[in-house]
Amino acid sequence: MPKETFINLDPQKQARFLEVALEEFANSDFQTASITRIVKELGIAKGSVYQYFEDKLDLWLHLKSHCEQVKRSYIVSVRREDYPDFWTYYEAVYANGLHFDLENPRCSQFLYRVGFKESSPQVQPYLNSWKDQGTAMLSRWIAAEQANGTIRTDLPLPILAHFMFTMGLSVASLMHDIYGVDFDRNLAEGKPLFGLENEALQAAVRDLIQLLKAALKPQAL
Amino acid sequence: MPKETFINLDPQKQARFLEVALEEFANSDFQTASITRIVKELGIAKGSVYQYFEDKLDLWLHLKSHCEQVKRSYIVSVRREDYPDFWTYYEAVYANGLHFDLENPRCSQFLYRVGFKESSPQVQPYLNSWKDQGTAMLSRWIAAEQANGTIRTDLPLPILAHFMFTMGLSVASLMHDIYGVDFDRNLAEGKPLFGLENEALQAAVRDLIQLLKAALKPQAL
Amino acid sequence: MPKETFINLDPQKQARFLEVALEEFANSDFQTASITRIVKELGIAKGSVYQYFEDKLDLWLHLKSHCEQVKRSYIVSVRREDYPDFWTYYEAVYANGLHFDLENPRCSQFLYRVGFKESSPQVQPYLNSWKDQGTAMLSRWIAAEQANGTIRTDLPLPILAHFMFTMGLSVASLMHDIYGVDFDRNLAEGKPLFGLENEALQAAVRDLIQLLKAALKPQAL
Amino acid sequence: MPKETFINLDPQKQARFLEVALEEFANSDFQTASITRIVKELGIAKGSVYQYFEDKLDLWLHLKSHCEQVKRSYIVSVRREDYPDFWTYYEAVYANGLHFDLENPRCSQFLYRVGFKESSPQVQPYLNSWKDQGTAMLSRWIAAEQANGTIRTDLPLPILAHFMFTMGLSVASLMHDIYGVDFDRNLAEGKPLFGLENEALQAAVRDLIQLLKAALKPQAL
DNA sequence: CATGAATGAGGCTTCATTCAT
DNA sequence: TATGAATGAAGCCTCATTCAT
Repeated sequence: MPKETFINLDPQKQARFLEVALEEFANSDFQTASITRIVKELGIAKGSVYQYFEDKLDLWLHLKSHCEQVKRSYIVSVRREDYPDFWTYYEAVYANGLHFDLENPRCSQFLYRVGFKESSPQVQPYLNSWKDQGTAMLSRWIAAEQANGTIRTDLPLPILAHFMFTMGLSVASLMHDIYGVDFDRNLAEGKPLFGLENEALQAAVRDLIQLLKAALKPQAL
Repeated sequence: MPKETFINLDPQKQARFLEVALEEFANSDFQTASITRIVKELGIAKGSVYQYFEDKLDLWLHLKSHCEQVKRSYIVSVRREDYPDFWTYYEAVYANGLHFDLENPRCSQFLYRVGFKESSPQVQPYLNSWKDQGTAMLSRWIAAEQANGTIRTDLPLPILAHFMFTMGLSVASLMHDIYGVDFDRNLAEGKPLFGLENEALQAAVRDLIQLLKAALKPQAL
Repeated sequence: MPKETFINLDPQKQARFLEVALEEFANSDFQTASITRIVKELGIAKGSVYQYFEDKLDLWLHLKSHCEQVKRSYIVSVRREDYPDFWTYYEAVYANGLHFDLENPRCSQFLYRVGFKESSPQVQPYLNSWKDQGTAMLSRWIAAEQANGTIRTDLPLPILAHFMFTMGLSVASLMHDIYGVDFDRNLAEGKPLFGLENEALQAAVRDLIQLLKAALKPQAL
Repeated sequence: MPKETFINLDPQKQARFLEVALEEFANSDFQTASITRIVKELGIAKGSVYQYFEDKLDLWLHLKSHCEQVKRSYIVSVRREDYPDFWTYYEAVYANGLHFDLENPRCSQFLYRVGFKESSPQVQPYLNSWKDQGTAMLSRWIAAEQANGTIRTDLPLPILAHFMFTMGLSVASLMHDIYGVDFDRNLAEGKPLFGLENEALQAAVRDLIQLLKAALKPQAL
């Protein structure tokens, strides 16, 4: 938890701090991420970081909960009952996830790292919850749809959930690899992330959904 | 590139060196991996490392090419022409990949890290080639199958390739997460990695192939 | 010297400040004692300390003179002329010293530290005066008693003074080590430091006086 | 425990290291003592210290056991059975203690600090054993003499032991305060610590023993 | 070839002190 | 008068790398 000093901080400074810290922790291991680099980039004294946070781990934990909250704000805005069927709903979830990724590339990158790339022992106790939660939630969704007869039941549920989770995660890297979306540059060049690419993104999402749908729908004998 | 000193080394020592070094670099960032820990574990002098390799990066590069070669040896052993159709072929490729993962958990873990988790600036120039190669190869396969009419053509090729690549990669983590295969423990307890689990593994591979197949086959209108 | 700001401070705040600061400096080296901990404990702003005192050294000096004054107030209350002979007088001095130690454990601890345990270069110039004063005063007493024929003259005066001073100082640690008096706990549990232990303390003082007396009285041939 | 690196070190370097480290830890709290100052004084790299010792605490522990061993070597050289009576024996013990103090002023100062002045929490678990051992040993001696009728029995044994221990400890400070023995200067100016002062020291020891003897002998009614 | 002591840059963290509000 | 954010020096410790033996 940040100290009061950070909470009371001028919002602009606070935001700038988070931005730079997030960049550092998004690009590096917990171990490798460097407070020194952060303060150098910010042009502040090293001591200041410790006015704001207990220690490096405290900072990391705050970044984590910050990003999770941002992501949550995206997720909760999509509600199952607003969609006629599961797949249109799920398409919206994907698209929303993409919005999150594109509008908060650092957050996205950081969370991905937390979920999959992090191996520093210091943060071990705080990992994984995200991945587990994700597959748990998907399992519930899938089970519900199986009850409706819209998802196949001839394969183990965990495999289906794993499958969907993996594909969902890969969307951002898909964008990056295939469509060459350069999150950073977009962000740096002034924010209107959507525009040119939007169409392509929507199309890509639709395409992936097509794949998922085909994979998961009840199979004819 | 290793120095001659390493090449000329007693093969047993050489193997032990690689084993320990691999373990270290499989478990940690390039930055975080520690030469100190390696020599401590090996019980050799620190200077020896620098008799064998130029520096940390040189060691890393050797590990990378070593693991890639090991992996390649698995892959090339499966030949398209030995299988009646693409999917049985691909199932064999998967299974082979799993064999590689299970018999060389450190290699597998290291390559996974190199491909997805590594972000230390020192190795930045050497990343990614693997991922690119993988999708390129898959693209070629898929295109061939599309020509045969066994894979759908209504979605962009890169998306299909990405899809397959991602799913292929996730097999190991699937094993780990769902079937609770504990590579490390298996390894520690004396190597017969296959046995009890084998059935389950084969089943999981078959299940994933089912998913892929359903997703990728030409869709009826 | 405290600044006016401290002098003008609400007496209650002032007392609380001294109490906490004393606790810190009683438990630690000058160097190790931490202004940060003091303000944290007090719940005041760090800047306040520098409104009250020039710097850490200034605070330390004030604590020192404060404790010395408290101690002096105990000492001067025992007057030679109120006692029939030197040893009953000295017993009263001892007992008074013990009262001081027990009623002002922090002061006592701090002064002991200042006199014997402190070695931070910053305070070096201000040390020792207390010890010197003590032995000087004792030397005067002893000389007077020697004139009366009640203290031996066959040993050098400085040795006798040193002997008495050392023994006097050790009373508190004797209490602590042998009688297990836990100053801090007594203090924490509500102050009635005297009571059960009082008898034992008086006895211990009497015993030590017996030793001193036997040691110092003129020796028969 | 020092690492092998230190044990294998050139004896001259090793000695010089111990000398400087001991000086630092003799003059300061564990907390306050500075590795930085040590390496600056030695003109070696900071990292070297950590080639020799695990950490600051490890270094401190080695210094402690080193000094204790040095001191032990002095103590065991005086054997009770070589002396006709307790007091001549004890005089020899004192004198020997003084020899130790004078020939190893740093050791002596360090041990004194460890026994009485140290309050850093890091070393708390390792303190006190010395003081306790000392009084325990004295208690045994005293009890034996009481059985012989040479030491008074009208006062509690712990008080007698405490008394002797305290006086024994004070010998060095007595030398310093009263005879102005400047350990450091003697040491710096070329080692023959004994010579001029020797007579005075012997006399002082004899005087103190006189005091102890008078204090402790069975008292006439 | 192997050794292992030496190096010094760099990392995290603490702390007294300053100063604008 | 009080506040508390900002500072930067200094402390401990780790690590890759060098080099004389």
